Amino acid sequence: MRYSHQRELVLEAVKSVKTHPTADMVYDSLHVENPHLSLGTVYRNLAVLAMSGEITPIYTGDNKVHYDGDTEPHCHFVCKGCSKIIDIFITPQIPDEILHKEEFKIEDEKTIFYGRCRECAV
Amino acid sequence: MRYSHQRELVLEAVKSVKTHPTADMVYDSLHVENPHLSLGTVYRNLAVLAMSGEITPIYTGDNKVHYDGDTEPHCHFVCKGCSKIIDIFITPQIPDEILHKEEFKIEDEKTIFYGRCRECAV
DNA sequence: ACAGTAATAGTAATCATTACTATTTAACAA
DNA sequence: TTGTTAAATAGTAATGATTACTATTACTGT
Repeated sequence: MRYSHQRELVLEAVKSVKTHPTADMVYDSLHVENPHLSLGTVYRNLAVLAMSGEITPIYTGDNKVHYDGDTEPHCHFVCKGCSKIIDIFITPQIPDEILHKEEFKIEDEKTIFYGRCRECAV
Repeated sequence: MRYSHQRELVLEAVKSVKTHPTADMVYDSLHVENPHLSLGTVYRNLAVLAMSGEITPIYTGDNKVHYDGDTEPHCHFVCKGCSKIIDIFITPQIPDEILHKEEFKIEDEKTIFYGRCRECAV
């Protein structure tokens, strides 16, 4: 993988915020200062960075892929009201009988909690 | 919510399999016997059934919503090789300090494990 | 500086999903 | 049983996120 200025921009854009942005949000945040940056470049670099483990994709169910710049294993909370994503720094324990199953080998784990944040409480 | 034959077909199609099908897969499985069934109807009913809690959506990251006819709380394993989804009947324990946070109230939880199944082992 | 090739910009295409509208049909009452 | 009403459907068009394509640009090693 060769260095590119655009990839550095994308990586920094994801790492510098706690908002778990989508490709579109990353593009918007960078486009003002970098008018020639292409949306396709943002998509490709997010995919490349996720593949290399520098950022983590989050699939909340809103039909858009969000990215987390914090690669420490942790969970997420998604508000059903405002769709805000909040980090939850716990790592669920996986029972040994699951980890050592013959049927499959677990390499990774994603947990998402759904509910309502304080502002959106019913 | 009013009864409809199409909704019953869709519900039965999801409940009768362990494959966690997408809208497209449900449509394909029903279309032969029900040539007038519309894809939009399948989408709408899957959404309605998910909303009413009769089926559960799964967001694996493959850009398609899968559905699970088993609504008992459990986790899923997704194979990075063949994309197969396997049920894992465990329910991760959520620590009390997370459940009783002021910041948000958790109502639901989804855990997905990623790895390789026996057939796709490297 | 030069060559080779990966990466980009800009645009077009794809694919899952949603929206729209005329028609059908479940459900309820006369 | 028939009529009424509104919810649901079929079929098609539109949307929106993402990917593909191609000529051009720009890293990186010589």
